Amino acid sequence: MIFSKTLNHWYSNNKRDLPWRQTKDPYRIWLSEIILQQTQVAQGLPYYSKFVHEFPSVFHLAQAEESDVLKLWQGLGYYSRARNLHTTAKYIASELNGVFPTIYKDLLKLKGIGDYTASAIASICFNKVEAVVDGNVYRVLSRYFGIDTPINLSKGAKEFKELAQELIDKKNPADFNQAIMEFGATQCRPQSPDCNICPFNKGCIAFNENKIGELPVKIKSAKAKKKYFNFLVFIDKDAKTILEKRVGKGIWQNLYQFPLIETAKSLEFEDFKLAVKKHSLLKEVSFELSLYNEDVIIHKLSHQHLYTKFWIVKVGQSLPNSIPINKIRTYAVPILIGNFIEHFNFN
DNA sequence: AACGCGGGGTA
DNA sequence: TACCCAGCGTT
Repeated sequence: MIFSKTLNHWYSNNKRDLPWRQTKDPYRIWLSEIILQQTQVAQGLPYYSKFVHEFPSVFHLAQAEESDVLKLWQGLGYYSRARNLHTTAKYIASELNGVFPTIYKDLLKLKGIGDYTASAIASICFNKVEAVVDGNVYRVLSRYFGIDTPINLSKGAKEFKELAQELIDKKNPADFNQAIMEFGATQCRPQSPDCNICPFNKGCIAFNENKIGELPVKIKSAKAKKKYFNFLVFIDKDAKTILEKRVGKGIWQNLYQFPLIETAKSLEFEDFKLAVKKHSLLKEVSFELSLYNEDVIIHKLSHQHLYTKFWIVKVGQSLPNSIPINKIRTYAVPILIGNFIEHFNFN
């Protein structure tokens, strides 16, 4: 009780003015929650505005093409969020007449909605007593109560979920959930939290035992693997190029890229030229090869480091299925490709 | 239970 | 560098 009272007081004095705090419309809350998964508010904010403007209701989103949803999502990462968002919008529009489920159990069935998001929507929109546990909540609770159970093992997930469910303000679950996340985001930060002016510092075990830097405990994930990407930027005699859609498993599903040759290690010009000659598009075709970036571009994902070279391939004839260069900006591409398109002078 | 999945920010 | 972010789906 005292915990939620202190928290509530802090929240009323410190909450940021964010657009999704001005509505209880489940469509907008859902949209904001998907965007904010593993994404900081500052990064997600412009995307939320774009989506609300482009798709004001779940019906607008349901009627869109997936390619348009991905294009709007471009640059935000974790693109399965966008694909699942679209899938669920279509389901809600056509099967549920546009009406969102109001309880945790039913929300959880929707694609892209897991434990956290189901709890967030149920509590914020429908005042259900469902505690959220996100990265902020793990940090706040582990520090205040001095809990060193690893947060990314199922034991920790269970333990913190139960604790949050005990602490939640049963009279105002919506504000409690948002307050504890806001507190973790702006005050009880991962590094250099404001402990000196913290309303919880008297009772905070981590603060009083000097364990702020040790909590929460998290099992380290495996190191990122190195991959060697070579993109073929074709330019044919009609000033057209080739983009391919990424299909199947792996990163950037359903986004577009220049034809890719992945190699086991970084290849120099002559070795790569030999490899390129075998490419299906270049059999019996004369071409002029040049390397765009002298220094390899290292694009870092959380689980892969992509050592990337862009090779310019000029071809004296017309290529099949090629697209005008002035159209490539309409395709959804990974930011690695988008940055290249922005900087390369195609003329 | 473990792993794959983006891109940007902070210290 | 290393870590983190209003996590989820697949295996």
